[in-house]
Amino acid sequence: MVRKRQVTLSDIAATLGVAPMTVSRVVNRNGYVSEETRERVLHAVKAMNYRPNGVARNLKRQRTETVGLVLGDISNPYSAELANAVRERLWSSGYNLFICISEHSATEDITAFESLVDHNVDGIIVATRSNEEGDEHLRDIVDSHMPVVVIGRDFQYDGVDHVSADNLTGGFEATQHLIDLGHRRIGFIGADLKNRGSLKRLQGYVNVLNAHDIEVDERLVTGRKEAISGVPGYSTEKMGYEGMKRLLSLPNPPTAVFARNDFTAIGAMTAVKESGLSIPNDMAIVGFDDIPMATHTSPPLTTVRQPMRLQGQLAAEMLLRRIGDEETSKRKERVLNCELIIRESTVLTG
Amino acid sequence: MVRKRQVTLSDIAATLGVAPMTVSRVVNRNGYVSEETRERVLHAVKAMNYRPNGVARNLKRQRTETVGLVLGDISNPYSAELANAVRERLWSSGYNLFICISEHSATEDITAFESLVDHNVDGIIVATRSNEEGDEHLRDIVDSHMPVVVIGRDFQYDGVDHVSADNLTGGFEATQHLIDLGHRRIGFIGADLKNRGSLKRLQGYVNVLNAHDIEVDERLVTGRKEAISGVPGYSTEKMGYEGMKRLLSLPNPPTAVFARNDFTAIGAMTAVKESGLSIPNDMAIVGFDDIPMATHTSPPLTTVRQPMRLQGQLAAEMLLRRIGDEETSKRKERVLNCELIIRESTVLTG
DNA sequence: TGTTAATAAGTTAACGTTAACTTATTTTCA
DNA sequence: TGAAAATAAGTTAACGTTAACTTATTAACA
Repeated sequence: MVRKRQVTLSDIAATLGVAPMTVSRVVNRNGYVSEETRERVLHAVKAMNYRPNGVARNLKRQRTETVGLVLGDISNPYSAELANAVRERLWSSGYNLFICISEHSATEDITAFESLVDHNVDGIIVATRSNEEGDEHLRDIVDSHMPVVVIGRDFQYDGVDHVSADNLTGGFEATQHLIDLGHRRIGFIGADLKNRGSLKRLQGYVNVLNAHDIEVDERLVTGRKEAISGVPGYSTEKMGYEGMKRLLSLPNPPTAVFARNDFTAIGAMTAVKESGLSIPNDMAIVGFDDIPMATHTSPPLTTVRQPMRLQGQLAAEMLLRRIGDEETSKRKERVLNCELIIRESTVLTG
Repeated sequence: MVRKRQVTLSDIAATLGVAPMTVSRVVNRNGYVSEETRERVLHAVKAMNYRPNGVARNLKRQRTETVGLVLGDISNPYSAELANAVRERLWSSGYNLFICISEHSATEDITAFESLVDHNVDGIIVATRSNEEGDEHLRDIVDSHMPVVVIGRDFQYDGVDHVSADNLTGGFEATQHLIDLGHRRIGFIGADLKNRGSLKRLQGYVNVLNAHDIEVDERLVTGRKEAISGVPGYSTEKMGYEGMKRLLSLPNPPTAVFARNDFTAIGAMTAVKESGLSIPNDMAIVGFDDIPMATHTSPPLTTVRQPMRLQGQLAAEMLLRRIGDEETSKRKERVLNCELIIRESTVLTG
């Protein structure tokens, strides 16, 4: 059996001997149609299994009531939270959300942008990490009058709003907490010093050490050996594990570690436990994000909570405003506070 | 500043004094264009910031090279794994993936279907739980010649392929494992007995008890008190926590529990620990899914691993075949084996 | 009872692109 | 050298829908 052609408005119209416009009016519930005609049309719609072709409709209407969200690292629970917050906010304004994943490379980033633009979404929220090629394409997209908002992406461009957690202060507080506990040799796992520009959490770490006149020891800052092409510092549990192994093998290992995120911290914990050391006595560990798993590790993980829901909501709102406005207003930026959550991976309680 | 109209092929053509078709040929790299014209066009495309309107192109071409995936419960790590597997398989065939989330209700399910259909995706993969209204819409969509594949959704309809884990056997093995350990009073958390038809894991539990002539005690099977409208048995950590509280308050509580998924199991563990009992000595717990967190709980969680990646890959392949084929072949079904992963929430090792 | 307003349609053209066809020019080589 | 083939365009019509306009009929009411 050959796949049948899609049933169109005109097919229905032809069958009933009415104008396509009449059918359109019934389907869209606007304009005047007699009760009798309406029913004949609805009947035919059902019988012939007609469904409106959204592409054609969108082409005519010049809007789709759909927004795209580009997510990296969908496995990270906070991505899920973000996506849900965005979706809920959009939903309440009658917009749909399409999510694209771009987990590994700039190429994927770009493909995601392109396919969203291709489908004429009304706006795009980008929540992947910066990369040069991706940024370039993003600028092109913005220039072609597509409303864009970025979350936590280091991307500055006129007309593109920006939401992020205050990673700098977050990193500062995490490290300060370790110093308050008396630690002086503090490691960082998850990025190299040279990337501190793009990774604010690392910059926060550096700032604290500087503020306390502690020398930043390059050997204590460990990223992954081979960077994945195009995306700086893609992070996993394995990275944390390997990073900690490396730190522990130093002649003079740190007594505390700040990991770029909770997965990395959890990987690091595994390495510490394997080496027979105790947390937090021999090694204190701080993560970042406060994923659900952080409360279930043993010991539970001290971490910095970032307000993912709020970031999602704000981003959605900013985007909706840009979509609605005929105005192309100036770039807005919102940086949200983080909160240090102290658990037993740094201090024993009770 | 008023938002500018999108730049079109014809704008470029008009500027250069050529036919729109010539521009189209340059942009799509097909047909004959002189080197000189090509360069003039490319230059103008760049200068005027032209991007092709995918909607219009799709309308003409009658395909979008995009597939939709409807996911429930995106917070569950296995959803992420599934989505990634689907995406990778599609990517290698040149297809893009749009993900829609439908977390709470049949209405969301339906909206997701509609918006994907509206955007003329070439096919849809559905990985949400069954519900009557959603199924009805799904049938309509299938009838309108949209290729559809379902993952783990109890939906039987001609021409709709189906992939799932063998939840029945999985539930069987999980419960059998507890019986092998000597347990006779075994609870189930996450659904009510009356829903066992749609929840194969629960049916597996019932089957084992029957096979061992153990009476199925209705009080030991506990779902959530108020079901969320439209979606049977939406599951969370909280549900596991509350379920376990309820079981522990029984005059004769169970000595082991099989939870419908790992989150539920983890919630249940929290309740057990709070009441001062020990796992697995006073209470053995088995989950389902083998999410990453399962290895990090204390004690690590015994669970049933389902092959999410494989399910995603297969679903994508089945869908691609349906998209490619002009044939509308018969419904195919693949049920994949699960694997019991024994950890210390049921047996102390070493 | 005539004039205005509401109702129930139909007609036309366009959204931006491209498949299919046509025309004109240049190249190839028997 | 001339007929066929290749190249470089232009023209037309459609993909399926709907905004905007027009026409005809019916209802309302001063």
